[in-house]
Amino acid sequence: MTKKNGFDMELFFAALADRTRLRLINLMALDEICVCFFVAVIGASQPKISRHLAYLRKAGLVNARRDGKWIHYSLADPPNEKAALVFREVLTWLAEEEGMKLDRRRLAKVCCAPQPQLPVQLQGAPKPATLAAS
Amino acid sequence: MTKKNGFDMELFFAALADRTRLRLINLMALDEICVCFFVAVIGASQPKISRHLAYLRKAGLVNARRDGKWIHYSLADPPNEKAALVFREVLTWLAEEEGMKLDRRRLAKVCCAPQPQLPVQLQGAPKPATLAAS
DNA sequence: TGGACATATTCGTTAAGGCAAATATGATTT
DNA sequence: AAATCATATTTGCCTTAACGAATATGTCCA
Repeated sequence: MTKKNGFDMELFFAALADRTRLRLINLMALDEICVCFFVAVIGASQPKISRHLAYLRKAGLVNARRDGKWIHYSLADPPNEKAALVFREVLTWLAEEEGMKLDRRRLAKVCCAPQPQLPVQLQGAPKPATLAAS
Repeated sequence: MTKKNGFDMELFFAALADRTRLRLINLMALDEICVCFFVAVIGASQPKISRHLAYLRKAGLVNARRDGKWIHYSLADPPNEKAALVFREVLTWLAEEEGMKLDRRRLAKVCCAPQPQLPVQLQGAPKPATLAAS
């Protein structure tokens, strides 16, 4: 996560150089998100999601917060001021990309559906605060 | 360089995820630069520099211009507006990093030295316009 | 035309990182 | 304590991309 002087730029950009990780970052842009929602929205295996979250942790781009059985991930601001600037630009970039918008809609859909209609693995899962309709 | 829709974000960030390539980008920030100066300033082998320049070309981040025996590289603006914004932020980030400042000083030194003091391989090489003191 | 020079590409090897499948950990529930 | 659930890590395989060394290409000059 860090290097001799201050900040590992290469690791920072490497963390951004993967579609799955960009999708994860995009989904966290507005709120912290529970891992099970990443799995549901992105449609990849749980270990795959977990591995990519581990990479983002290593790069210092996300924080993890345990909440009982669940773990919520949120974006961290990079400790380097310029990195934080770039990171914010990247977020607005993602926000306008079509595939990313689709992911956000999928997340909203899954979060606003009434409990009984949710896939079994998501019933009882803690929804992101900004989307917790039911 | 491109993808189905418009722009390959992963390739863009992968191109930035390497120290040598960041150093090349930094050296081109102010002016187009001839390959031989990259080799002299960075101190890596010519094939290594050439390989990394090829990667930057593939990612659409640089243009190459032939000039007799020499080839000058310059930064391209990415065709995607948001990518261009991020790219400019990255350039200002590089400009304040210590290692990158050192490279710029090395470039200036090599360009301002009188011809006879230059290493043999650089005598006669076309200097970047903004630094062409002699 | 035949060097000599600047740059690019190829080859063989090695390390990093992607994936799926299997397994481990940590927390909750019964 | 055992079963269950959410998440993380390990393993083995494959691809990408790093490197140095060698070689190819393209341009100029004699």
